[in-house]
Amino acid sequence: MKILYNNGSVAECPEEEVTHVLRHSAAHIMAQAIQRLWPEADFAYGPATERGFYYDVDLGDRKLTDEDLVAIENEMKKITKENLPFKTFELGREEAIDYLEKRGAKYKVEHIGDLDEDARITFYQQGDYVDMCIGPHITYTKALKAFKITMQSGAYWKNDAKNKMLTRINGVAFATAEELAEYEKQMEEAKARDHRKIGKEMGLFMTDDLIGKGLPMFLPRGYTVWRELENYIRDKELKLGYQHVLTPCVGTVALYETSGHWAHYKANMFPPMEVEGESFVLRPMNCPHHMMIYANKPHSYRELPIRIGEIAHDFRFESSGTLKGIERGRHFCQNDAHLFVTPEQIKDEVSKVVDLIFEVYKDFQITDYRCVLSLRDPADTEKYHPDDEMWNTAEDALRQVLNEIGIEYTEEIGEAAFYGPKLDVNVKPAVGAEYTLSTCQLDFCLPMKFNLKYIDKNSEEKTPVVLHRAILGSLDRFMAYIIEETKGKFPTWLAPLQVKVLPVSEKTNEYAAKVNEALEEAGIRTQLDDRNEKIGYKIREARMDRVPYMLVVGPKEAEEGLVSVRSRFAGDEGQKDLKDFIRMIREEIDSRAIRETIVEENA
RNA sequence: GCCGAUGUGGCUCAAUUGGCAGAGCAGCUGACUUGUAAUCAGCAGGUUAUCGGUUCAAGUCCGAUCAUCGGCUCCA
Repeated sequence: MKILYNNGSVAECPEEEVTHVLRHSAAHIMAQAIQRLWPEADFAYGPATERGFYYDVDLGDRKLTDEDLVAIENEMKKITKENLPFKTFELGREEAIDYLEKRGAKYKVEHIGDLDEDARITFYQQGDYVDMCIGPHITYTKALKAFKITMQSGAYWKNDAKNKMLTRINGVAFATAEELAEYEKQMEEAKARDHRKIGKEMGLFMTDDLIGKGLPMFLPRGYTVWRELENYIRDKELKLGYQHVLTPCVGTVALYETSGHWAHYKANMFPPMEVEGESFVLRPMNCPHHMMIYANKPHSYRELPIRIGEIAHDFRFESSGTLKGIERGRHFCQNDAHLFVTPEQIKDEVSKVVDLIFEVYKDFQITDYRCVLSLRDPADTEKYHPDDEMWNTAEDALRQVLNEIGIEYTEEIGEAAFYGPKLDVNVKPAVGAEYTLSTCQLDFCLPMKFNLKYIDKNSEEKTPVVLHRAILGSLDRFMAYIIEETKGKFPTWLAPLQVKVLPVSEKTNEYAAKVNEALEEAGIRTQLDDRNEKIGYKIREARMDRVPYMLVVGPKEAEEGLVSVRSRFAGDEGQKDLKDFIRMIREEIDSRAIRETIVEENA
């Protein structure tokens, strides 16, 4: 494919750039279509994205309907058929501003103001549509073959909520029709994996208008998974020297004024409750509680590090538009801990936290993640505690530790917490934007605000450093992630129901009940399906329930104390002695083994 | 919070231009006694999210509210 650079030269497009150029050109062609349909449209930014492109457009008071999106797509098809050539030209800064002002392109003019003084200002034109752009682009509109308008939404000019909201029109584009079809298939599959859908199908959690938005409730099966996760991580932490505590979900406003959270996050907290002259809030996080536990008694350097952990319920008044199943609600449960350490212990403790994160990821076979060193934005003095020295010390310390441990990460400015830099481990859900699963934060700030101390070797008072860390992040969010990764086919140790006992007919109900009882006694989550149904029907239902093991029992098995094992992992595993099966599944559960699902179900 | 879309039995979905709210699955009852993905028959289940309006007549049109979904902003 030939492409046109902004110096007017035409060259073969490098293989790896093809889709990007196509997508970017698709944005221009879409803008042209929009301009034909609504000449008053004023265009802001229109970049290529990971899967396609969008354009932010100011359409005045016009609202687009789904039919309008179809009209845009049809107009685009027309433009590609017309096979218009792309041309490029360059103007001087003043000339360019003048040119754009005459065309009423106020966003483009503002954009020029943001460019460097000596920046070249180039334009691309196809047919009657002209756009300020650095290119490169395709040479003829016909080169765009596989695309689709997918949706519209609102988006703020320059991504700033203080600015006007524009209409963002999104599309996808690929080099070939096959890739587009493949993409559409993937989207279907992603939707089928959505934790909200599976949660409903499997009866894991529910919501209700009367309970309130953003407040999901875990049903017996969902809470079983939850309990396993909670036990898993708590037991692991206890072995690593963490001390677990239980603290209340309500605290005084004064507590959060002390920590600084009140100043920063007041708007995202449930409003205060005034009682008997005191103000209380539902707690949005439990760092201050753990600070107070540390402050409860004096500490010697010999005690450090002190690791306070809690499976802590928190409440945040998240904007209604951001709520998403159990991934982001207004109540959630953090796998939280605060490690109080001496400066010398920072490296060792961060390193241990990182080890724990990756050990856990190994247990859950989580491999698709991205590490970010989140730093402050020094220009943002409103958000960040204004102490350059403290920030430099903390950021350097964390960066140094990460380098020494040798993990791969990218640095992102302006992503730090207000009190310190973080290592975030981010993952992508089936549907929607990336989020943070695990975090480890280095904090020199809160210990000072709470005036925390320890006595060092020389009998001098020192301020400890605090590591905030969450491994499973929030249990809710982690569960959402695991649901989507496994499509609800949890490893046996996590499965809400591990075994279903299926008598072939009512004649073997009695033996089946004995089998079921034996399993229960072995601590296995089992259910007897002694309904008056055919075996095929029971199997179908058990599979749709995503139960790892089915034990089919009929007269043959009853006679010899056997069970016919059918699993999600290997299909028919044949007849086994009941005792052998119990031993085998117990071992699988106790070792938290992950057997690979090879039998596909839920057509 | 902002922009847009959506809301019909427990679940998945129907219902021409406004004209008697229906089906499958699940549930209940009965028959069948079952060997690895749906046995047959019958019964029951609804103030179409809520409130208001237009109309002889509203699931359908209009308004408000609530919730959900896709984005934007935010995410200690």
